[in-house]
Amino acid sequence: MRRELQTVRAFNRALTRRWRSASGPAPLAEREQGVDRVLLGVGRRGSSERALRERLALDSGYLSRLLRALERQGLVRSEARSGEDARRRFIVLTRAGLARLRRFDAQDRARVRSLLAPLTACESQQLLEAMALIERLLRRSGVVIGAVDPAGAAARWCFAQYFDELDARFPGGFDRRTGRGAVRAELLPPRGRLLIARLDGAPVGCGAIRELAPGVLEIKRMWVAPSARGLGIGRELLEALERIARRRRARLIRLDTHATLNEALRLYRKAGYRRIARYNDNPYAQRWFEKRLR
Amino acid sequence: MRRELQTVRAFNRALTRRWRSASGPAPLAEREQGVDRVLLGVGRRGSSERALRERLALDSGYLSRLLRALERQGLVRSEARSGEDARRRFIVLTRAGLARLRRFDAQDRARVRSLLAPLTACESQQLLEAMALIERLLRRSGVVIGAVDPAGAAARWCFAQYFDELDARFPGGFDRRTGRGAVRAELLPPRGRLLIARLDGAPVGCGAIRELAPGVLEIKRMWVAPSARGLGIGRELLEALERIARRRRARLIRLDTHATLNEALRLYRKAGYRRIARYNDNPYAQRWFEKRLR
DNA sequence: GAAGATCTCTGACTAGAGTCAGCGTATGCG
DNA sequence: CGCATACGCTGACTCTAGTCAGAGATCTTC
Repeated sequence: MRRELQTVRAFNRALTRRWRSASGPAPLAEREQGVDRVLLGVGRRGSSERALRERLALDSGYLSRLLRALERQGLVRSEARSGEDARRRFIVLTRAGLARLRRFDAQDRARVRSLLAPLTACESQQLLEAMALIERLLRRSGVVIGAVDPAGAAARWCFAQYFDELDARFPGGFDRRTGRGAVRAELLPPRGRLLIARLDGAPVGCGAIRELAPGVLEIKRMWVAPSARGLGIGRELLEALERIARRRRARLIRLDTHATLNEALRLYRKAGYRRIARYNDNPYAQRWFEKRLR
Repeated sequence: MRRELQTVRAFNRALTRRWRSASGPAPLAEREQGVDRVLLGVGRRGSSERALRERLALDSGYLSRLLRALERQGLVRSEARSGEDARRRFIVLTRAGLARLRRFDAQDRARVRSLLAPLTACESQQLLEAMALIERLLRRSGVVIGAVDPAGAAARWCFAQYFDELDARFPGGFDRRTGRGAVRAELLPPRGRLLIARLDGAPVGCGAIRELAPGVLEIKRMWVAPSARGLGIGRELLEALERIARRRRARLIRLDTHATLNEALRLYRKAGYRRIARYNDNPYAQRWFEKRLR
C-alpha cells in the first residue's frame, strides 16, 4: 500500500503542479465551476434549463441567477418553446456565446500543445496512451454491479436500450413483445436474478439468469451501453452471474444469441462457452452456447 | 491535435469524476486549500512562518490568521526560537496535529484502496504504472533549458551542488578550488556557453561547453539534480550543447569524467561518445571521451 | 374546476478563501 | 543613535460559489 499511495500522490502532485500552477499552462479543469461551467453545459445545441440543472447538479435558484448573468453578457438566450410546457425554458447560446465556446476550445488546444511541446514525439505518444489507459481504468473502477428488481426504473431503462439495439442490429428488426412475457418472476429470486452495472450511479449494463430446468440456468439480457464498452463490464457481469449460478449448485449454463452480436459471441467464447445445437425455439436466436460449471 | 485534445479532456474528466465526485472517493487533492494545506505545509518537522508563507505562496495576514485558527484547535504551536531573530516564529505540530496528519494519511490510503479495489491485480498494476509514467512525463515537460551567466545565482547554486556531489562521490573527495579558476569568460559567449535546466522555475541541472582549440569544444559541468534524474534532462542538455557546437561548426567535442560517475558514463556512451586517451592533466579525470560532429 | 405538483425566479443569507492597508516590535546598517 | 526594513498580526473588506425559503405561473390529475 505504501508504494501505491506514493505513486498516486506523486501523480496527483505532478498534475496539480502542471495544471493548476501559475508557471505552467492553466488547467483544463478551470471551467468546472460557475458561469463557464454553465456555458459549457448548455453546449452548441442548447438545453432545457431543467436538463441543465440535473446534469450539472445545480440549485435551481443558483442556476437561474447564473443564466441571468450570462444573458446580461449576451452569451445566452432563454426562450419558451411554443407548443411545449410554458413553464420550461430552453437555453441557447447566442452568436457571442458560441464564439466564447470556440475560444475555450482554442485555449485548451494551446494548453495541450504547450504540454506536449517539450516532449519528443515518442514521449508525447506515451503520455497520451497512458492518459487514455488511466481514463479507461478510472471509469472501470467506478463500475458497481448489483442485483435489482426487473420492474424497477433502472432495469426497464436497460431493457429498453437493449431492445432498441437488437431492433437496430437484427437484419429484420426485433419485436419487443417477444421479450416481455411474464419475466419479472423469472428473473427474481428464487427463480432467477437480474444484475445491473452502474457507472457513477447511471446504469450502463445488465445481465440476468433464469432457471431452465433443475441445475440448468440460462443467461438472458446481456447488454452493455455503447458508451461503456471496452471496460470489461460484460465480462464482469458474466462472471458475477456465474458466481451466482455456482452458489446455487447449477451444473450447466446455457444461452442463446444472434450471429450479428459479435461482441457477445467473443465474450462468451472467451469465457469458455462452447457452441451447441439449438435447445429452444427463440425465433431470434441463431447461436446456442453452454458452459459446464465445476 | 483533435485526437490529443480529446484524449486529454477525457482523461481530465475521468479524473475529476472519480476524485471530485460525491459518488466516488473524495479527492486526494482536497487539502490543497485553507487550514489543512497549512497543516500539511508545516509537516512533521515544523517550519518557520516565513518559509511556510513562501512555500505556500500565502498572504502574510491570511497565513497568520490560519495559524491562529490551528492554534486555537490545539493542532499547532507557534514558538520563538531563542537565539534567533525574535520577530520570526517557528511553527510545530502538537501531538494532536501529528495525529491529524496521520489521519490524512489513513484517509488517502483508504481512497487509493477504494480506487484500486474494483480492479484486478493486473489492472491496478497498469493503472499505477501509467500514473508513474504520466508523472514522469509531466515533470519532464516542465523542464526548460536556457543559457545563463555563470556568475548568476542559479549557476552558482548548480555548481555548488555539483561540487558537493563530486566531493561525496570521489573516493578521495574533491577540492572545490580546482573548479574555480577564471571560468566566467570561458563559459560565456563567444568562447563558451552555460546552459541551465529549470523545472517549475527551479534550477535542476546544468552543462557547459568551452573552447579547447579551434574547432574543438569541451563539455564541462554536466550535472542533474538527484531529484530530477531519470527525466532525460542530461540527454537534453547534452543535445542542446551539441546543437550549439554544430552551429559553431566545431568538428570535435571532447570531455573528461570520473570512473565513479556511472550515469554520466552511460549518457556519453549512449550519445555516441567514444573513449579516447588522456588529453588533459585534470587530476580528477579518469576517463576521456570524444565525439566527431558531422 | 379545484388541488396539488412542477418549473423558474427572487431575495436573503452563509462559508470559505483570500486581499489590502496599516500597526507594533525587532533587527541591521550607516 | 536613528532610520529603513523585515516580520508577524489585526481589522475591514471582497469575491465566489453556493444554500434556503418562498412566490408566481403553469401543468396534471382527479
